[in-house]
Amino acid sequence: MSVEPTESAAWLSRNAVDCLPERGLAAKLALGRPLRVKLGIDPTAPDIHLGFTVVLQKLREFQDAGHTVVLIIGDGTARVGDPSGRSATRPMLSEQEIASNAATFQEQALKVLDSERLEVRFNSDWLDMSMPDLLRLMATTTVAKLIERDDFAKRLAAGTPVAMLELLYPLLQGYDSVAVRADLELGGTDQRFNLLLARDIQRAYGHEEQVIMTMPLLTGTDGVRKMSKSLGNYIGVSEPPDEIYGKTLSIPDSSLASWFALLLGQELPSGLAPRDAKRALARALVARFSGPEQALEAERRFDQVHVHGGMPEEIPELSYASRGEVVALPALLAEVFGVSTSEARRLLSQGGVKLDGNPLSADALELPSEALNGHVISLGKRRFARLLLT
RNA sequence: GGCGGGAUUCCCGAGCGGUCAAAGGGGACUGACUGUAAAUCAGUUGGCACUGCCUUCGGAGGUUCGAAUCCUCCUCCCGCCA
Repeated sequence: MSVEPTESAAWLSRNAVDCLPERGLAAKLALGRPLRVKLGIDPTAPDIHLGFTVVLQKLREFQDAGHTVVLIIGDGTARVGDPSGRSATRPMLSEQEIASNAATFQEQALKVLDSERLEVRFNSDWLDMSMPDLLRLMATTTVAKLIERDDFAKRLAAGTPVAMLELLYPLLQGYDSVAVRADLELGGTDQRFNLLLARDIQRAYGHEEQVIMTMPLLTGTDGVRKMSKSLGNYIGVSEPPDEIYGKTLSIPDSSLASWFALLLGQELPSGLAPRDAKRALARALVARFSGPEQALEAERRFDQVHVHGGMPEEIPELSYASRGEVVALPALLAEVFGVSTSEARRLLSQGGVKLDGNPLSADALELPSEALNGHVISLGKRRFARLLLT
């Protein structure tokens, strides 16, 4: 493993949007010791999605190169709320919630990270600081510096509120770097400001500054906005294989190249039809999170339902208490699929409801119970249930 | 502290006394087409015992035959001045 630092730095920083300062990474690598690579996470989000794995992936590469990943659970900063998003106030979390979120997070992160070279810290350990300590921290920067930041600048210009606490957030995050003696910090491009500010803070505390690396934000399944849970365009790493497979196939072709690069670290194979490239991508993702045999299974099941128009193999059985010989369909659909009866009526009138694969006629509002019991009813393309009338 | 502006259904955003469950757009959903892609077309998008009824327009009261629309108070937000 006698790779030149510059060479290795080029490899480690591929796909990154920023790797600052220039040649900083090579200099760190030249120290010849394992680097401390920091990543801070918000304990409000226990459900890791693919977008986040882009960063985890990169951390894993550092681990594989012999460096240590320091994962910081932001239980202290969670009390403030990262402004890198909306202005909506975040709910306060109890200690138990934070602990369980952190545990879930770790469990999921280990699908990508190596547990060997991993250090997990909670930033409440050092953020419960005294007023003099806080003042010292606040003295490290200026308001002018803080409002340089894009989000703030825009919001100030647009006249939307910027909370005092939000201004504090980057300082606290930066202090984490001081506390764990970070050599390098990773984040999404939206974290650029925070990561850079941490350098100033480290310097103010007499520490060597960290190198910062930002990774592109993965677009969501809609192909337009960044992947995020609140936008509902995400794929969670703990989702069942069929979901991961299906959702991956639903991304627009225009996202293929970036997904290949960011998730697989590969070029989009040229000469491959988009459909086949997407299938390969979907298999690779399922394989990563659930194993290779699951990937093939998921593909087979997918084809059966969507390519050959068949029924899924496993259909949840749902019981419904019928009151008599004749069953009112809107009420049944409402209960079985958790929609409102009005919505059920609408779907029915639009031909979106099928019984054993055959569309029900638009004005069939009720059916005899024997026609339903044990049969498969479906709503749209994806929701199926085998009925058990009781 | 003073003055002015604003809060509408998932989001943006019209509406300014009845014809408003509330225009338009976005999103979402269903159907056609298809590769669970894109584009396109058609439809739907508060709830229910559904040719009708009920609950929505920041909150509480009030005026009126009738209010999202007018008045009062309250809460929150924004701007300007100090």
